[in-house]
Amino acid sequence: MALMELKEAKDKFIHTWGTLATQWGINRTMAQIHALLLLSSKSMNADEIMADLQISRGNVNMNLRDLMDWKLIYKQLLPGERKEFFIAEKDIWKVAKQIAKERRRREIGPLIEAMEDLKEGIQPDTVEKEEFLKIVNDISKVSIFADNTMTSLLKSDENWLMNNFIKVFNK
Amino acid sequence: MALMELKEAKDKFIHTWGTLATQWGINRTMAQIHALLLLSSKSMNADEIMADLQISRGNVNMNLRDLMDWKLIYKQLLPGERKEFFIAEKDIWKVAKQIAKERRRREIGPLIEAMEDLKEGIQPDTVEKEEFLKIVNDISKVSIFADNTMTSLLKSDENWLMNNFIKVFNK
DNA sequence: AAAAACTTTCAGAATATTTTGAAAATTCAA
DNA sequence: TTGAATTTTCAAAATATTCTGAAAGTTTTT
Repeated sequence: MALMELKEAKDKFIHTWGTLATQWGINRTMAQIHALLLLSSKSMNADEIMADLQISRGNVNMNLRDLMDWKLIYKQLLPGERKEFFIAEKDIWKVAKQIAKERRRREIGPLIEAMEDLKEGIQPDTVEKEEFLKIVNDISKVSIFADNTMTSLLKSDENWLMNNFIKVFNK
Repeated sequence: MALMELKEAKDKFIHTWGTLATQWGINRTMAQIHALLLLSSKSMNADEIMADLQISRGNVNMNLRDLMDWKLIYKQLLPGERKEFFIAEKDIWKVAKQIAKERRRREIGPLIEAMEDLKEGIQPDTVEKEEFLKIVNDISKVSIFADNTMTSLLKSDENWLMNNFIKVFNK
């Protein structure tokens, strides 16, 4: 890519972030608002975001709330201001942890629950049922493994893998 | 959940797999066909799948091809049969590895590329540009870390984490 | 207490994704 | 070859998701 001006690069960042997010099952506007706030040194209010991204007030409001649920942005009440301002978590490592945590909760949790439900509902009293339960059990094990792996990766900064990473990251 | 008959449990499995898949950004029908084949001891052809899930031929065809791209199912040519039959990979650990691999490729790869592009386009000749590049660089580092972590988890069965798991899994 | 400033909600509109099914393309047996 | 069997394609229809904007709700100021 050729040299760009900052404004152009920021727009490209916001646009790219939005496009990639849809690939991850995340709403495009939510990702764009997040990108905008990530790049903004000051906190922003709803009107500023509306103007910047050219989207409606309702859309901004709902996605700001979702971003707060994900703990990727925080509300900031400025003295002397009626409006609510929002600021993004700038520590990218925290952002990544937060996203991974949320996705683990949304994607792996329900899978584990569903397999448990199925296990409980079936008695292994025929060969066919045993075969079915084998699959359910295997999925159950893999998903619990994935869940544990995520948790141990995220939980402890003493983790060897993470330390290894942090060394590189803090250079 | 109360006790269920096998048919009921299989239907629930297929339905659940489809619903969860949409949460993971995977097409519902693709997931249901996958679930159906996972639970089937015999390989199935397009007509059988159409009848079973009550979906159109075009839909079955396109999702079978996607599932083959993901390497979650294989085409099986039976002697004396004109029709193509499909069978799912039954080793759930392989299935999980395959899914993780594909998602890594789709979700992390483009992110790394996009950040590299942005880095190249901007010269750090002002404070604002330096701040921008800091964020891009941090995201770049985190995504490369995630990519490496995935790769090392998946690549080697000599990996301590995986061995640890396999011991439990093979019990 | 009333009004102004601001936030939230949500029904309908707009957009995006998935599905259908018939036509076109391909494969294979005779 | 021909034609029957099967697979693939793709435009249009159906469905699902996201967005808008005005009305309703809330908070703060006067």
